[in-house]
Amino acid sequence: METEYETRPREAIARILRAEPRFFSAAELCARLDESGTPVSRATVYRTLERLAAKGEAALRLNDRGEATFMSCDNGHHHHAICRSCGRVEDVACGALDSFVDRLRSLHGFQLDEHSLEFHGKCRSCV
Amino acid sequence: METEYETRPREAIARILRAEPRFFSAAELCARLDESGTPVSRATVYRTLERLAAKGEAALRLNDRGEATFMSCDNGHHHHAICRSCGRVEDVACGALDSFVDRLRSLHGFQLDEHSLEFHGKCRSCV
DNA sequence: CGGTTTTTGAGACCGAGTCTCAAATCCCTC
DNA sequence: GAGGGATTTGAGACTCGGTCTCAAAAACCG
Repeated sequence: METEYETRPREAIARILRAEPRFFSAAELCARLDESGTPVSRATVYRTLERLAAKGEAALRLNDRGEATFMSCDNGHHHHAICRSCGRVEDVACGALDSFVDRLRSLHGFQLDEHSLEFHGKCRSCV
Repeated sequence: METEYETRPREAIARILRAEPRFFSAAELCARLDESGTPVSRATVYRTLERLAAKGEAALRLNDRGEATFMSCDNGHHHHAICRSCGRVEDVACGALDSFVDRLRSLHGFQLDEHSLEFHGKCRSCV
């Protein structure tokens, strides 16, 4: 019981996510899937994304309109630097944060929970 | 033309916001307003919050369910350290970030847009 | 192929947020 | 404090992202 099947919808979604290092909304994925000739229902898109996120194979983030977006993501713990211009996401190692975390604690008595940091700006190619 | 009136709904909302340094959702404000005997319609709550945000007198943020939340905010540019436990918000001066911003640029070629940073963790009294 | 389990899709449903427009409020003047 | 023009409000319809349901379809296994 509780076995997992490999299905066409799941593979089609994974393929799209793996192709680009950026966040996709469910609506965006549905549109892409329609175009690519393998339409998938909204319900299934949401279910699949939720499943990937639970397994740690996708990162979830809410965009500035409050919509859930997802990105393929297989490494360990890290943060995201998101380009405002092209949407490209670059991973930021935790080490880069250490001195800042120290200051936050000594200046503000604030103990940072490192699992929720996200940075916005311009990437190499968009500066 | 285009004058601004001071009305009871607006004053009631401002009063609630000013009383605590944390973010309130529109639903939360509606409930508080009902309790306090000056009920205000959802439409008006949203309009008032939008107006405050536009004038820079309130900060907008989306919570983890994608709902818009608002907090009274009258200082200049700064970031927020938000306590996961009590919701209390502490302002973080930009200076604390300088060395981190440098590293982000040299290591990742990423130019941080400093206007969108937000930190989560535990505040002094909740650690 | 046949049977069992998992997955899918269509569409109903939910809830946050927006929009509309007539009625109420504000404020200025007399 | 009454009159009147400009602004604001409230009730409720509406939109849209996301969830839920359940019968039908697909995946797997012998």
